[in-house]
Amino acid sequence: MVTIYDIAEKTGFSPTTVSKVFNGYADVSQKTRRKILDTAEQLGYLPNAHARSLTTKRSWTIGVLFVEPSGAGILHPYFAGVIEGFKRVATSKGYDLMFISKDIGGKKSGYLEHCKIRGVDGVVVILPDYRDPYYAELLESSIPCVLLDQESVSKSTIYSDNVEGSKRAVEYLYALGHRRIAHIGGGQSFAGEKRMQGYLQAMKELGVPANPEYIIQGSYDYTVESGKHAMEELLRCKQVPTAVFAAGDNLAVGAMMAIREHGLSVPGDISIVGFDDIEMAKFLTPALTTVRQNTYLLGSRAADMLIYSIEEGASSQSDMISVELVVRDSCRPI
Amino acid sequence: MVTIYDIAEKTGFSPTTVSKVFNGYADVSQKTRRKILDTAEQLGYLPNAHARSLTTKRSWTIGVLFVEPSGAGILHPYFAGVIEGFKRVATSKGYDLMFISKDIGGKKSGYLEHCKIRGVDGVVVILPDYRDPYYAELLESSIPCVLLDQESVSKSTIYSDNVEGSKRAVEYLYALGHRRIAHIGGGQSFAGEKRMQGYLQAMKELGVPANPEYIIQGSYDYTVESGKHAMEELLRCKQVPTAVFAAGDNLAVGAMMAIREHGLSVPGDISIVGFDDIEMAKFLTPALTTVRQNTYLLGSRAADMLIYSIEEGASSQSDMISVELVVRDSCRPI
DNA sequence: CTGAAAGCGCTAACAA
DNA sequence: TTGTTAGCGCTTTCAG
Repeated sequence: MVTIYDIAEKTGFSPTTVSKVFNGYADVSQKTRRKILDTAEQLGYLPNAHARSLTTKRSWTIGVLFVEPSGAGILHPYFAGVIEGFKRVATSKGYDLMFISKDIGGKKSGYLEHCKIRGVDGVVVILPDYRDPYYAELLESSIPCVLLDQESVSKSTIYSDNVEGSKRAVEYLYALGHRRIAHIGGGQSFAGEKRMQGYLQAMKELGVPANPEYIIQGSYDYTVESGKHAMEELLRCKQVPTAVFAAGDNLAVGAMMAIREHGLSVPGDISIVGFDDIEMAKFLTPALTTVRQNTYLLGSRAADMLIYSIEEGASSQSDMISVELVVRDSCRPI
Repeated sequence: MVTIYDIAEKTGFSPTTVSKVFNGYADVSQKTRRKILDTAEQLGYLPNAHARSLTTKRSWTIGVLFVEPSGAGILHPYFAGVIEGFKRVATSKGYDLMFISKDIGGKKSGYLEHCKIRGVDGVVVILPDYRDPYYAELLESSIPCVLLDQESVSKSTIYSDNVEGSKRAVEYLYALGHRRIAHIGGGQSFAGEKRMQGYLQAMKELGVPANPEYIIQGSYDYTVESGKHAMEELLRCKQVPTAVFAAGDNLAVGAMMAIREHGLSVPGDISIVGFDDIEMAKFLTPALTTVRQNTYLLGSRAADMLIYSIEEGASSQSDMISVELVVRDSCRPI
């Protein structure tokens, strides 16, 4: 391995000067700079990130904290979209991403511990279960964080405009003539609660009395299975709803399955609106009408916010990304 | 930050002894060990990974090299599945994962450079485009690597039994009575070529003359669009095939779209078999018959192999994972 | 504009 | 069983 000492020796300058060159200090003459850069190139010099981090207390690493209850892990399309957006901007600003788990060194520990040991500069957290004690520990720490789909006073947060999205969905259904509009909820997650709130609010504003029978909680892991079960329950109502707004596309897919198995059709008998606009949505039959979350933007904004607070030591901010109703074929006027 | 010096001072032992305790050395008395461990706990001591890596030349970090031509990035279901499997075993063995890009410090460089600067212990590479010059550089290096869907003499490799998978698909179609079996290929990727080979081989073994008109190359990024275009071309044949085997589920989805837009039905007029078994496959209408790749297993085996070669300095190995035909509703007997 | 000296937190011989 | 010494590769005062 070639170090700055090798370069120093070869050029006749001191390690200090060599270091300065690589750190862009102005107080090095052009000639010196050139000579050092040239020999560095020639020797194949590459800096050692660990050594650098040790002295500077800066790792240029961002931890990615992601725990997903259903075990789908990184497969979840929401997560994947967010991370992709995050990664692009983080990379362009010089940061690398590292996965943070509860384990480190093969042993149980906790997120905060893991972050500290690895010396990450900040953390992006996507974690639906806000009751995780290890998560609380992280929130109380002084490590810069940005939280997705979460509320917090101490840390930066970012999320989609879930309330507005739900309202759009319900209003759309209403405009189509639907009145018996059911909701399959996203459970006790932040997003699930907001979407529920939007549904309730829209119903109220439209003057449609909310029928408690029409509100079924799906599980907070937004699985297809859970959507199916919820729909089966809805199908048992004496007056079956004519439309259902599901808090997630997976829930909607499950609902569609249940409806079909029940011998009914979408949108013939029941109209469906989902939430997310996962890739699959447009390939379903019928193509799913849904509220699109801009996961890529969510991710890139999250990166901007986190890096800002890392570099400027800025206090927490919070941002909301607007959503969009994507009309396809799963609803019909009645 | 509390260091081993703080613990040494407080307990009256030397930093060396403290270090030994944390590294599980046997030559420390039980009493000493206890005392050190207790004060460590009490002081809230956490090791510093950078300092440790600096001396040991071991980072317990594995680089994840993933470049995806279509720009879907981490969203690609194949990638996500593999990484998920990889991550589980790597984490359990004490390694953390870090994304490796061509850039580092916000500047262009190359994978090898990036890996060296970060001091990763090994790299898992998922990279369809094997002509990337930076990739070649990495292959020639001495960094332990495991390559997915790639062939190599110098590095470990792992892939699905693509040839066998294709054969199963074609044989299935043949058994259903199909003779005009077309293939939408996966382009110039390793997997694409193997799947093509399996198709050709099966046709030959079954005594069905391969019709060159029935072989269309999709693009190597396996996009839905590309599948659609390929199918449109197939639809222009004077004798339209009765079945098509697509080298990827996305290609199959595109093919189904084209068929439908053409006023034909799947499987009524044309039967379709895909490859991958992405999550969406079972929710399509008709549910897609496809060759399932065990991405999770692919990932976990890859991790095993890589870690083995990191820790034992073992030379490269290579493994193949078997695939399975999942019969659903997109084919019919004729 | 350049360099000497000290130190980041940890581990690895080697002695004791 | 424990401790001394040196050093991993880099940056940072501070002095020249």
